[in-house]
Amino acid sequence: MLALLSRADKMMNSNSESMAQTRETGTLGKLMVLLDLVTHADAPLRFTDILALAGQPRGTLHRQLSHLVEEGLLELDGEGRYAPGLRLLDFAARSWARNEFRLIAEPHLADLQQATGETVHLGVLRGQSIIYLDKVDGRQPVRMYSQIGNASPCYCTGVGKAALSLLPADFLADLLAGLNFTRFTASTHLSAESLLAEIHEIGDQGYAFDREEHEAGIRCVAAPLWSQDRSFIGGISITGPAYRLSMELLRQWAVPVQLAAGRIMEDMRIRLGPRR
Amino acid sequence: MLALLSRADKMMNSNSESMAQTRETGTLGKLMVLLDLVTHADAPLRFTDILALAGQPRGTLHRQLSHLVEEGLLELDGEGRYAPGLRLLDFAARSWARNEFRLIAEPHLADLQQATGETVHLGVLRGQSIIYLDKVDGRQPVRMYSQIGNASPCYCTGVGKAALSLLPADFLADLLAGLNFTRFTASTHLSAESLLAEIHEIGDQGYAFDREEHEAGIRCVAAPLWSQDRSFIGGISITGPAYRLSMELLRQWAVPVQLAAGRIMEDMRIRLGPRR
DNA sequence: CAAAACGTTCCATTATTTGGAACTATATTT
DNA sequence: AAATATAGTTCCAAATAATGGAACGTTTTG
Repeated sequence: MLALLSRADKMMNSNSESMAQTRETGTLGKLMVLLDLVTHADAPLRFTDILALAGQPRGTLHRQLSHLVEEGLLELDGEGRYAPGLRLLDFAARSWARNEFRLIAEPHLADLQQATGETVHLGVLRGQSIIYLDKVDGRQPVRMYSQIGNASPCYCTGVGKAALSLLPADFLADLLAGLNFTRFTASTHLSAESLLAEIHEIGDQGYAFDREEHEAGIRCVAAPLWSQDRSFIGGISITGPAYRLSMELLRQWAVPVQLAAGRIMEDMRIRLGPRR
Repeated sequence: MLALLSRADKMMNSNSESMAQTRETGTLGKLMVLLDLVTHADAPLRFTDILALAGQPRGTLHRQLSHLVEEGLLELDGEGRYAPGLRLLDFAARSWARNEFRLIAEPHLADLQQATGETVHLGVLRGQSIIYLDKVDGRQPVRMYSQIGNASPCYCTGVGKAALSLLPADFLADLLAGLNFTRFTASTHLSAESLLAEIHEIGDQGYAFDREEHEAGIRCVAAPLWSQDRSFIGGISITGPAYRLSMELLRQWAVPVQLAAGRIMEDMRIRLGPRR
C-alpha cells in the first residue's frame, strides 16, 4: 500500500527543487535521473546540455552516458545528441502485453466502448500521476502510444480523481500536500482544498467527472477501480469532446461506467485470487 | 555504424550460452540482465525463481531487485512476485512520441495504408532483430503495443531481410554468422547460405517478400530504408493474410512501397540535414 | 593561427557492491 | 503444538566499481 506513494513521484512534478533527497538506489538511481532527463527533453540533448542539467563532473557523466548507450537505453546519433533508446520500447512492449490488470480489464473496456461509441481508458495511480494502461477507441485508428504509458496529473483527470477517492484520509492528505497545481484550463483545480471537496463528493457518488479540466473541450466520466490488496488503485473512464458529450449524457453514463468497473473487479477477484 | 551490431543482440537469440562475455557496463549491466529476465518471463517471477535464473548470491540479488523496485522498473506484488514496472511504460511512451524517424515516416505510412487498405509497418534493425517502430492499420483498432516495440528476427521478416540487404558484406557476414535460425513455418530460412542468396536478390531488386516465413498465412512486401549517416537501417512493409494478398498482388505493391520509402528518405534528408 | 568550446581518457581516491553467514518469517510435516 | 523445512531479509568486512579533477585530443570560432 505504501508503494502507492513511492518513488514514482519522480515521474512528474519533480520540479520541486528537491531537498537534496538522497536516493537509496545508488548507481542505478543516478543513471535513472539521466534517463529521465533525456526522455523528458523535447529534443535530443547534447553532452553539454546534459552536463548543465545533471550537474555531474564531465568524466563521470561521460561514463554514465556511455553505459546507458551501451545498454541500449539511450542512443547517440552522429551529431553527438542523446535520445531515448529503442530498448525502452522493447521492455515496454513486453511489460504491457503481460500486464495482468490490463488483460483482465480489456474485454470490459471494449464492451463499454461498444455501448457508448466513445473512447475508453484504463488508468492506474502511481505516485501523483495517472499512468494510462489501456485505451479503446472505435473510430479512426488513433496514434497508439498517444495515451498509453503517458503520465497525467491525478488532480485534473477523471480517472485520477476517482482513484484519489479510494485513498485513506492520511495518505490522501500527504499526497495532496505534495501536489504542484498547474493550470491547464480555466476549470483546473488549483488548490488542495477545492480538490479535496470534490474528492469527498466523488467518494460519496462513486464516480467522477472531468469538466474540461485537463484539456479544453474534453470531458469524461470515470469510476474508481481497485484490486483487493490495493496494489492496484485506478479507474476507467469514457472520454470525448464536450460538443458531443453533454454533462447530461455523462451523468447517464455514470451507471454503465460503474457497472463495468464492478465487473472488472469481480474478474480480478476470480483471476487473481481473493488475497489480491 | 558499428552501433548496428551493438549490444542490442542481447535482445534476442542471446540464448547462445554466451562465452562469459564480460559486460562493460558494470552495475547497470547486471541490473539489466535482471530486467531482461523478468520482462521475458511469461508470468511474474518469485524471488527464488530469479535466484535460480540469475545465479547471484541471495543477498546480492535481494538488494538488486530492491533497487529496481525502488526505481519503478520492477513491481513486487503482495505475493512476492516480481513483474515489469510501470515506469517502463512511461519511458517508452515518451521515447516513442518523440522518435524522429517515426515522426517523419508517419504520414507516408498512413498514405500507404490508405492506398492499399492493408497494415503498414515501420521497423528498424537493431542487432539481429527488427524492432517495430510504428504500425498503421485501417481496420479495427488493433491492440496497441501488439506490434510496436516488439523485436522480431531479421531473417524471417520482410523488413528484416530488406534491412539486411543494406549492410556491407563484412558486417552482413558477421551478423549472419551469429544467427540462431528457428523454424517458425515451413518456409522459414534455416541457413545463412539460403538467406544470403535471397538477400543478394533483394539488394538487386530493391524490395523483399515475406512468404509466410514468420507466421503461417501472413505475407508481406517490404522496401529498405536508411538515413544518410546509416544510423537508421530498417524498412517499411505492407502486411496481410495470404488469402487476400496473392504473390501477384504483392509484386504489384513493390513499386508503391519503394516509392513511399523513397519519400520517407527524402523527408529525412530535409528534416535531419544532409549529414545524417 | 590562436583561442575557445566540446568531448574523451586516465587514475588515485572514495563510495558502492559483493557474498557468505546469521537471522526472521512463513509454510509443512510429525 | 512443536519441529522442520522453505522462503525471504539483514548485516558487514572484503572486493569491486564509481568518482572527479586534470590532462589530452578534436572540432569550431574569432
